[in-house]
Amino acid sequence: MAITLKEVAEREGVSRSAVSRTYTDGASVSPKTRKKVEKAAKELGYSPNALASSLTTGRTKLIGLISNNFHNPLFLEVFDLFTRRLQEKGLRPLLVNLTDETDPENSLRMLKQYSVDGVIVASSTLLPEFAKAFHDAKIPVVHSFGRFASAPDVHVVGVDNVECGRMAARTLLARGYKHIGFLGGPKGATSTIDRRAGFMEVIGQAKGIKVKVSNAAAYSFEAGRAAMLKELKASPAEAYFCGDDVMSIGALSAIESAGLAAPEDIGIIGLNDMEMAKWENINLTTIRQPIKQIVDSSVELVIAALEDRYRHPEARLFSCQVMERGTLRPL
Amino acid sequence: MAITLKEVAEREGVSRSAVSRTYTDGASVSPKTRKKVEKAAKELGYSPNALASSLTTGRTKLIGLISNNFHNPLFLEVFDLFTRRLQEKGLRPLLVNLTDETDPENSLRMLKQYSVDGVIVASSTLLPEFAKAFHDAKIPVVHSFGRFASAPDVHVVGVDNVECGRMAARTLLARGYKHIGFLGGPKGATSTIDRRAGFMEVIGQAKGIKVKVSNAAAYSFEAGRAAMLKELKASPAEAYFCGDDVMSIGALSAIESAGLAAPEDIGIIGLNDMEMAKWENINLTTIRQPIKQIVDSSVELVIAALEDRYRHPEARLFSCQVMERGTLRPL
DNA sequence: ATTAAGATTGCAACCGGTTGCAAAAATTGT
DNA sequence: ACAATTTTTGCAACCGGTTGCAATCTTAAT
Repeated sequence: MAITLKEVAEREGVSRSAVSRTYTDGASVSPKTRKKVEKAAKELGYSPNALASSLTTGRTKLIGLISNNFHNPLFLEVFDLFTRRLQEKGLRPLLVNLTDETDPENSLRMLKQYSVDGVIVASSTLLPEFAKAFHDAKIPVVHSFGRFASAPDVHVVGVDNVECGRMAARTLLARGYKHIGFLGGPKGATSTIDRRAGFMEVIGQAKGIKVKVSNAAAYSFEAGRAAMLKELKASPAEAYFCGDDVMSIGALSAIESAGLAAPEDIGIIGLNDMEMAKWENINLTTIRQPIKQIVDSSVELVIAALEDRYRHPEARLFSCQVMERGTLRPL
Repeated sequence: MAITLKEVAEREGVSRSAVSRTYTDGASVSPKTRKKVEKAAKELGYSPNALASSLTTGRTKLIGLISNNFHNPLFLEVFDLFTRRLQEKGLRPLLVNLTDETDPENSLRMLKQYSVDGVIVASSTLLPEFAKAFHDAKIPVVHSFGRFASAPDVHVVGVDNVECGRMAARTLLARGYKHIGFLGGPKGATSTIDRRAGFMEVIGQAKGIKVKVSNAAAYSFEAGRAAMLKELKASPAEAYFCGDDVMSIGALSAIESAGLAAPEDIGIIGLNDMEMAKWENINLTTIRQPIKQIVDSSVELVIAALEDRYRHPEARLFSCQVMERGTLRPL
């Protein structure tokens, strides 16, 4: 096996404590012994066992990163940001793939076994109850991209989906569209429900606007395409707010297949502003979620929750922004 | 903190060993005490601390999953497959993001500190030396999507990139293209070098074929687009083999911007067959890497390497396959 | 009932560290 | 040079488990 504390200690004739203290900051070691220890450690190739030390310190620096969004390209960006940020903060992400499973039971047990210091749930489709299970188990948890609640049960960081819905509606109205479509993601997803509520609220206040609402089966290309193909058969609206960017791209593909074009025949506005949205051949007008800020803030919040386990649940909201590109008629 | 062995033991008046053995398979416990222990554990909400047990067993069931491909949508699929497969096998992925870093030093130290049982390096651009560092540190390692070598230093699972290059060349020749382009990924990447070698080998054996070679700065949309725009300025070839699918999509976008079309004006064949390639508005002809098999095989191999640390380094190669779609003129 | 074999159990040492405490060493002040 | 402080050090117990071993308990066989 690997080199241990003891071997380093023996080699230099110091106590094990001396070696341990060399690697614990704030501990009292004379510069002289520290030097000796470091030399020996280098020669032997010693590095302290983080897991063993976690036994006594009660900290593993392990963070469970749970997601069920392994098919949405946005989440590759999200994982990239999370892993980097956590690394910068000296934390290690233990990744949990929740696809095909919405019950916290298993992941909870597993993450308990590995004594993670905290958990980040990165998902726009999981219910708040999921994150709550960790909270109830006294594991600090942050729900990232989760549903906004003014009195949240757990820490949540994300955008106000209701406001996103309003923003989308206002954007479409401002461009003079009179017949408007809400093409939502899966019916049960909290994000869909909230965006729809905001969207309908604004539309309801406008005069003489016709709305139609439908839902795609998933936040995916295929589902977006299928839903739009169906729309195109019945009398389609002039412009649609689509559940997210991937769905939007699916919808655009459907429009193109039908020999139509955006924004000339049908306008599309998406949501997320994932990298692909600005690809020149897609050039999707969309509502941008500030994912970097959401990620950074989530990490910051989970660290704060680590330090104060009784910190009161907090919701952090970031505002979104319309990214003007080429799939909506100009103002 | 959490409930421990001792508390369960005391509650039922049995020894700590009894409790421990209840959760160790193959250990000798009478059904009677097992029942008692399980009941008490349930009531107390006890679950064994995997990290503490790793101290004595020497196994953490932690697998370091290292990658620097956090911008290639293919790798979201790869991470999805890896996390699921590892979970199925009772292993936990500790994710390491290597972006902006090619030195194994840091990740090696960190993964040693967390006593990972093994490491999977998932990258088509890292050099074999990277994985070798883990091998040298006596940590079982598999380089997934790594460079093929007939006498590899470390376990490697992937495709034969030289053969992929040949396949691409043959495909283009079979379709009667006479002026052919190799639009590779970054010059230094082993995958680029190998594919180019195979490609040129086949082209070299054909008569009367004109070739031009260039490289994009990265396996990315922007780089692919930029490279193709440059091609279009000088006399472009009739068809290109692009470094990968993302680059291909970038190239297609460049072609479209120039008012041209694929396959009518310029043919494109990509590599990977990521999900997006079959989106109807992309419909990219490409060479498919069997990523599921590569992932499954990598996991299987890392497990085998765990069990026999002196297992001889092994290369596992999977064959690729041309996926006929719409960006190459028909046969 | 007696005994040998097998199954179950608890003790105690150990895994690789950390840490409170008291002793030892170094530093300061006079 | 001496006492009073402050720093540094090692001891030993502990973190939450595992495991070899010897003792005890069951079971089966005679």
